Order: sequence, then C-alpha cells, then structure tokens
Amino acid sequence: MADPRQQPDASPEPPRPPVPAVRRLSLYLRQLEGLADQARPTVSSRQLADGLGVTDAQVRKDLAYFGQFGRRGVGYRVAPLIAELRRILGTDKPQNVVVIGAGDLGRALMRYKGFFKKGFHLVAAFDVDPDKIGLRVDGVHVHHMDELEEILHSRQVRLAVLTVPAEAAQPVADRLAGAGVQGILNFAPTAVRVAPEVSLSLVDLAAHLEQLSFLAAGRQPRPSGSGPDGQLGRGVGPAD
Amino acid sequence: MADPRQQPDASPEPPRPPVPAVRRLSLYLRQLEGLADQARPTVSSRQLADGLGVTDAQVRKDLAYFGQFGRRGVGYRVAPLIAELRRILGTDKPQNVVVIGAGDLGRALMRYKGFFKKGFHLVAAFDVDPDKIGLRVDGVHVHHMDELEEILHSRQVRLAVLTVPAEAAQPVADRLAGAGVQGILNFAPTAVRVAPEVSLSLVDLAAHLEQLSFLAAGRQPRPSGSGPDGQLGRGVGPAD
DNA sequence: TAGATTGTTAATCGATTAACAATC
DNA sequence: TAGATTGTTAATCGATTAACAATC
Repeated sequence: MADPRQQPDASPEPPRPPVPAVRRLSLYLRQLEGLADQARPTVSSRQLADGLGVTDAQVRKDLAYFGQFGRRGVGYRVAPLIAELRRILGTDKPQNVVVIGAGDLGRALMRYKGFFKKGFHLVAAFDVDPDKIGLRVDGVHVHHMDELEEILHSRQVRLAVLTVPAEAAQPVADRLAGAGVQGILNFAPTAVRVAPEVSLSLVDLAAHLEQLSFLAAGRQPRPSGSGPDGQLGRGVGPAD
Repeated sequence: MADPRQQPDASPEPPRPPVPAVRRLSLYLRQLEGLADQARPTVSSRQLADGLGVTDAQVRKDLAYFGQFGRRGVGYRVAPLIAELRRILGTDKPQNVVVIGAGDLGRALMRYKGFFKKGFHLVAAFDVDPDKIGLRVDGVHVHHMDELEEILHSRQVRLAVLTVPAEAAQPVADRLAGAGVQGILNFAPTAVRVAPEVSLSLVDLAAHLEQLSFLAAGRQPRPSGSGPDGQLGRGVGPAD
C-alpha cells in the first residue's frame, strides 16, 4: 500500500544525515573560512581532511548527504561551499540568540565575539538578580526574567544559551520551550528534559575534564582479575 | 603464533569501553550524586536511565564495561557506585588543573566552582598580556607564560584548559604537551593537533549553536530535486 | 589524453538494543 | 518462595572506511 501523500514517482528517499556528520559540517566550515582568508580557490576532500584529522572519505560522504558540491578531478570551490554550508546550518542569515543567566559564564559569553562572526546575534540577556538587571555588557542589556516572553517574541528568538544555576535549568528550559524557543544550549551541569520539538545541546565542562582525566590516567577497565597494568587506547580524535 | 608477552592463561580479553560509554559515566555520576543528597540507598538501572533519557540496558552495559557493581534483584548501591565511578574517572583524588589564557572566558572558568566540586583543583592561570599578569581571580594567580613549565612540573599538573585566541592555540598546545600535560580541554575555535599520547577535548561553542540552528530549522537535505518542504527528525538526545 | 578527485556503493566496524538466564 | 533486577550474549542498527566507476 502506497502512502497517499507520496509523490507519483518518488525519488529513492534521500539518506538522512547522521548527527555526527552535521557536527562535522561546522568543522569543515571553519576550515574553509580559514582557506578563504588565504584566497585558496579550491580544496580537495583530502586537504580538508588532513587539517582536521579525519579521513577524506568521510569528508566526501558527509558533504554528499547534503548535495553535490564538488567537481571530479578538481575538488570543492571554497567560496561556494562556504555559502552552501552556511545555508544548510541556517547561519546564512543572522539568527537572534539570548543568554539566560548573567553570572560569570553568561557575561563571558556575552562578550565572546566568535558567535557574531558565525552569524549569531546576541540580542538580550536575562537574570533574576537585581544586581545584574540593568547591566549592559558589550552593548547587550540584562533584563528581568519577567520580560522574557515579550522579548523572545518581538525579536523572534529561536535559540537560547542557558547559564543559570543547576536547580534553575529545568524550569527555565520549560519556560523557553513554552515561549517557542527551538534550540537550547545548556551550560548548567544538570540533565534537562524537553519536548522533542526542542533541540538541546549540553556543554558539560566537568564531564569534559572527567573524560580527559580518564584518558590521561590510562586506566584499565579490569573487569575482574586485574593483571599487571596495561595501556588503554588514548588519543580521542580532535573533535568533541 | 602467540604473543610472547601474553599471559600463560590469558583471560578472554576484557572489552575496551567505547568512548561514548566513558562520556556517559560522567552523567551517571552526577545523577548518583543527586540521589546521594536525597539519601537514597540504592538505584536501579531503570531509575538511573529514566532521569537521563537513555535506556536501562545502556546503563547496565556501560557500567559492566568497568566491573560488576550491582546486585541482581536489588540494583546499585548509590554511595559505593559513586566511589567506583570517581576511581574509574580518576577524580577520587584531587587533580591539579591550569587555565591558559585569562581573557573573559578564562577568568569566568577560574571562578567556576563546579570544577572543584568534581575533584579538580585549579592551581594557576597563565597569560602573556601584562594587564592580566599578576591578577588574582578567586585566589588563583595569573602568571606569565614564562613560568609555565616550572609551575606545571612543581604542581604536577596533568590537565590544562585552553582559552587563548585561535592563532595561539596550536603553539600553546605543543608547549603544554612538551611539558608533560596529558589532557587539554580546548575552547579555542580552531583545530589543534597533538601527539596521540595527549588527549584533547574540544568545546566548540559556535559548533554547538550551529548544530542547534540546523536542528531548529528542520531543514531538509534535498540532495537534488528538492520536493515540497518536509520535516527532518529533530530532538537530538539530552547529551552532547 | 592522463592524472586527479568526486560521488556512491559495498564491506567493515562498532555501538545500541533486546532478551533472558542467573541470582539477589 | 516470588518478584525484581543485574550481567551478558545475540540481534539489530548505524556509522565509518575502502574501493572504484564516473568525470572533470
């Protein structure tokens, strides 16, 4: 039985890009931006891969999930590929972002120029602490949380960065989701659950250090009778 | 031909824990610490999983890579499991950490109390900017980079947090590796290559936002003839 | 043309999930 | 004991790598 919504001559269903491939798109984009600064006109999958510590096959496969951007025998033209990747990632047009929680980390992120360069526009910050409300950090105002919904709507904000204490993370995330935010970058060291329509990405500083601690120690699993000390493979790739 | 270094009656070779399993250990640990605060004596894989948005089978499998910590019919005892996980991650004893780059982000991380709670002890920060050298942030001194090697050795520092500008990241990473640092947490938005003995973990803020932007947009791959707009699966898991 | 390099298919590898015997 | 829950094996799923025909 054919799905009635299906096209008459349905194309063979494009493979859905794996999440890790999308993540690597950001790495490719940054590398390409570096090449553009050097006025390099084209780049091969091999060159792109070498600088990043991945395989050339992976570069080609990742890009091919999204289209045919290269030319056989030549490689990829740098400038057009940058434009394509930005379009795919949705950063070809500026995107408004807010920061919730104007503590040390929140204020540091407000000053971070790297976001702007990547097409993200920080339009406001929020807090509940009277000492923070009214602050202006690099031209960005810290508002009371009471104004959250109004500003999210008027500025059409879809992405939020969460730098609140752990105990506030879940209620704030719920409130953001309720106000139509579609993606939350969570720095609060706690598990947050949201409806599946909202995307969530966790930056877990302690977990990163613990990961490194584990690898640095070169500890062995030793599931039972631990023999003499052995070496556990270290060297996780350069990426996350 | 048997490897001559092999044990006479070699055990059936313990399965090497996958990197994602080690990452989840940190999540389990945090969840368990929360349960300990509530004075819960035991927890089942199901309970642990539910709070984190993973499956119970995954919790059991992950833990089983490292030992047999549970009791059939009962579950896992919270306090002993916390101790085991800390031992596995190498955070059962305090670990000295340095921050390289005392800019906004570096100073915010110096004030971040979460590291200490997790067993990491920030002993020094470094910079090359005369305006920053000599600063004291929450009791931690900002040194000139000239003092790097000496302090790393005297304090036996194995882990470093890198919050320098992109162009400085590679040379500083090389220098850290040369001084015996075994793990580098890199916040600089650039690819850094290190010898395989050194572990590297990247916190890529822009890439996280780009990832969310992609998911939020619900964009389609449209490899060639893009049909009518369709929905691409969103909802990446709560973890990274 | 000959050499280079993509896009894509098939083969491999690894991680997750399901299922269940062991056992508290 | 009966019910619960682990540890572990087998089945499934998905991602990476290798290989190569297409083609610039």
